[in-house]
Amino acid sequence: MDNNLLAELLYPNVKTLPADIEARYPKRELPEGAKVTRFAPSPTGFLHIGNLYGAFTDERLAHTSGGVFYLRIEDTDAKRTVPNGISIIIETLKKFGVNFDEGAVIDGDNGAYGPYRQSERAEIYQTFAKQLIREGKAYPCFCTEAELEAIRNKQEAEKLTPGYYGEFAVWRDASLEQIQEKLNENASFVLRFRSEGNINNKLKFNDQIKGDIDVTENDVDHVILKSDGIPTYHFAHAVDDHLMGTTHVIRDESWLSTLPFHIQLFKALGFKMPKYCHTAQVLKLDNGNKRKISKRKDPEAALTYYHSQGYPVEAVREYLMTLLNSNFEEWRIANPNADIEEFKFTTKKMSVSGSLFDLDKLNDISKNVISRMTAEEVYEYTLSWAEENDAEFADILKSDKDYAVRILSIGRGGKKPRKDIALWSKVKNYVSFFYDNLFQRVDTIPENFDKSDVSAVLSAFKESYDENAEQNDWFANIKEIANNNGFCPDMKLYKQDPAAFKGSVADVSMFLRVAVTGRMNSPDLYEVMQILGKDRVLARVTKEI
RNA sequence: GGCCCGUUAGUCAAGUGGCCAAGACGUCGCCCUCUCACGGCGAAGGCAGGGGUUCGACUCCCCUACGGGUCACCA
Repeated sequence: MDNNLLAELLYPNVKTLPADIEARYPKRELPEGAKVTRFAPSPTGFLHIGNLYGAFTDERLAHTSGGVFYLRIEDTDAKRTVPNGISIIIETLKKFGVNFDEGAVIDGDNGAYGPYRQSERAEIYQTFAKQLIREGKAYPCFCTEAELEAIRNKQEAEKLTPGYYGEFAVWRDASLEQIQEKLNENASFVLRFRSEGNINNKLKFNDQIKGDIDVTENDVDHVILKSDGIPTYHFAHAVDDHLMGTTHVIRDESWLSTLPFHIQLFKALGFKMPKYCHTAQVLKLDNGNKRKISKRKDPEAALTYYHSQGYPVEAVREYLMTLLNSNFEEWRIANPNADIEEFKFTTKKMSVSGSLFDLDKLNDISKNVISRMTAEEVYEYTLSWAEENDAEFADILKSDKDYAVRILSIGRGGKKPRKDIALWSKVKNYVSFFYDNLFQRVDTIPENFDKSDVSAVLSAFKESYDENAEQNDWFANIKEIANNNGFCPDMKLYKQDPAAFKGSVADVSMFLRVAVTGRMNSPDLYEVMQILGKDRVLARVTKEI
């Protein structure tokens, strides 16, 4: 078989040589140890929590080593491409603090190693593919879909491993005449890699996360160029990561199964292999079983879910960091206000097994993140959430910013800040009683209290309320009201003999709290009243409850 | 089914031959306290099972079980 002739027959229009291409991609000039990583999604416009997990790893690895992090768009499958796919990806990642140094941008490229859209690299792939043909490492296959299916069915019936290999690789040893004949018929073909692997051979491979793993050689002649001349993932991966100088390939562990094939490809092409980091997957519990989180079934798989639920992006980021590097949590406790960039990220601390997504944990982290913010920041974030999701509430917030910020300042700052907001979407409920048009009585005073006692307390308060009193004096007044009405003003005393009183100052406070806020629970009542202002306080105390 | 990966409490996990097996979330209790939240203290709860190797195994080896992934002209 004259392989040079075959190569010309198959791809007559490809005139470039591998060396021409190599010349366009000089070695990167980077400091010792710098890592070059990439995020390489299909432009489906959909980002998954798992994508972000990987993107963080890429980003941290590159940026903590003085390297480069770039975006490559894997749009070799037209079916997976949606109109604004690329910009959605870029915008979403940006929102989560993931920024690229290089690569595809919304309307083009930024960087010297492009093009960064695989759909624009056909000539490059074909050049290398043609070279493989010349070297006898690739051959055309004219099987139709139906023929391949027949092979698969046969293998299934005979309980054989499915795939295009051995006796099933029907075009592997076709003669030039057979090929020529098909070509004359204008039959379409794919280009397959001629595997020399043997499944009885095992080899060791070192993964940066998984450590030493055993792999079995691949004996399947996989497709490297589809009938339209566009490469499959595998081939594009080898060519691109070589040319673009990727040093570390971070990808989901589901790629482990095709690793043997990738090893063959790099070798056949004469490329040095990058290091691989196969990351564990984010799982979810389904009927007692763990499974890969799925974008079809699980709304929480989508990054947009967290955005619309009102999680601060910082909380999602921190949560993912705790999943990525287990010691992040301890670092955060020790450095509550440090920038996340200061954390020393390492693949050595990455989990080898998949972890369940834990909403409780996310909520807790979110509360902590928000508790560290200023009232002003909380206001801004809440407002921007409301503007997208609750226009009425947004208007209320905007109507009096100072008032809103005062409300959000309650218990904020200091050593032990309140932590009662986990989601922007919950702020409305948290602050609602401060606004007359949102105010609702959600709790009432328990039946076991005498109504006349309640109204006596309320009217006594109404008559004695001094808006300008200090907190201590204000509370002294409440104690006095308690005392005058048969309620014990001192909690310790009350606990010694509850039966001797109608109740305690806690109950008296509760009457006031229910009257003023409509609830049994609220932040510090004194501060609440200060913010509400005398008129509103007295109006609510006066109202029948 | 073949191949690959994994298995420390409900969850996330530290742990690299000798520890009463960290810590965090969640749960429960107590304290603080005008309620809630915060904070403090404490409790329950774990090395999948079985064989080895070793003076000694969560740590090393083997087997079993279970879980996950993957077997496309999709990535």
